[in-house]
Amino acid sequence: MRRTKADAKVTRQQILYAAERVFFEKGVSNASMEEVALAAGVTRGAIYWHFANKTDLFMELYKSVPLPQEDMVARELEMEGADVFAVIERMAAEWLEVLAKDEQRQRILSILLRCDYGGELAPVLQQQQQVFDEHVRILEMAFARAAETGKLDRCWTPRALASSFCWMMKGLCVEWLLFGRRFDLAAEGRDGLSRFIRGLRAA
Amino acid sequence: MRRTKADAKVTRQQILYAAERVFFEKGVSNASMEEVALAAGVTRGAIYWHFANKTDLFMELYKSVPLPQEDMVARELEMEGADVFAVIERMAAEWLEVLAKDEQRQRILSILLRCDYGGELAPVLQQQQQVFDEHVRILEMAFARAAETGKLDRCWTPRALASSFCWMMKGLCVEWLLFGRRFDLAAEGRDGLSRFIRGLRAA
DNA sequence: CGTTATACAAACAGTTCTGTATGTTAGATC
DNA sequence: GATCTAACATACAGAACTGTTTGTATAACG
Repeated sequence: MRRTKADAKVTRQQILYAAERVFFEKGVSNASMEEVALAAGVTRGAIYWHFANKTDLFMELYKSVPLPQEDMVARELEMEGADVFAVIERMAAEWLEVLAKDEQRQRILSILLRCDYGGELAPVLQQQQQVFDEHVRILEMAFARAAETGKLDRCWTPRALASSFCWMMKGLCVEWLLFGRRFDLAAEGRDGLSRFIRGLRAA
Repeated sequence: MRRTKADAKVTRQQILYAAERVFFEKGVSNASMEEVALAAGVTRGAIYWHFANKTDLFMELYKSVPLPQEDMVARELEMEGADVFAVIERMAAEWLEVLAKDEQRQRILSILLRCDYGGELAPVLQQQQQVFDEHVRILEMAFARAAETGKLDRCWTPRALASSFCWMMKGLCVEWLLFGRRFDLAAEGRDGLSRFIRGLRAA
């Protein structure tokens, strides 16, 4: 029954994919290794060969998927010259569209939101916080640039605006992910953000 | 060892309070009845006497605590005559202050956010959705009234604004509850909301 | 081409948790 | 004040899950 190395890689991937679905459906702590194995078409032996335990499996799953980090941060440099508000609006809208289409991201983010980070999963939570703070920081810098050139409405400070913007994005995504995706994330989200940003420009 | 009826009520309350703390610390599905019993200073027998099982215990815990529903909805009628924006801002700020001070609410809401609603807990999730929708609906009506009297900035529609406002509130609370309460909810939240609402008024 | 280590499957051992059944004591009832 | 029953504690049975160990066929390698 010995498989080739390529086969093993495939098996590993199948396990990760199965874990993603099972964790999403039942929650991390409610899912058993047996269920993951069944969904992957292997036995628990295969899982324990590739991963140390459930926590390790979860961590590898977490690492194996591109999260909002890179996408958003990578575009930071882009917004040097152009209209800050337009760039941010486009970035946010793009992110929403990507999320709305990519079911894998939806599952991963749902899992990340619902799992309880007590003990061993603490570093994941910490990293999530770090990413969020980074987003706020980048947005604050961008809004500060807009404020310097007098393009930001005076009732907003860059810091408060960056926080509020991220809160709105987070609330939007949480509502959509955690509570049944009952609306069109891309369309309604883009609409709300667009109106919000329109009000930020100095009169 | 037979206790009086009053004693039994006390025991029941102790169990609920212990469940609240244990569920908050370890997550609902990760907490065992033994741990709850230990925290309550009783044995599992006492818990199974008062509650059918863990799901039932959770449901009773959920029912035993006043949630944002009543607080906010109760004030719906209040905002008939006055300045809609001021009323909403005050309501939101009050809610944030209440939440920031009431550790019990913080724990309950954290538990509610992190538990996985697969299967038996589905009705709770459904009710949460219902409450959220109700809030959106009330806000939409209020904003519609403001729009009719020409007090709402034209770039907003009542529906979009109500949704966006609730998203921001939800994102704010989720960020604070789920990710370590690293900032002053009442102060920073009030500040952000205040600035946001300031931008809603027609120029 | 023989040996070895790999990639699993299958069986096993141990723990933990749940739910229930039984025991026990003292308040409630008459 | 004898009886009954509420309000638990204790003991038990069984399921579920985890981690490990053992078995094994075969790819990899010299």
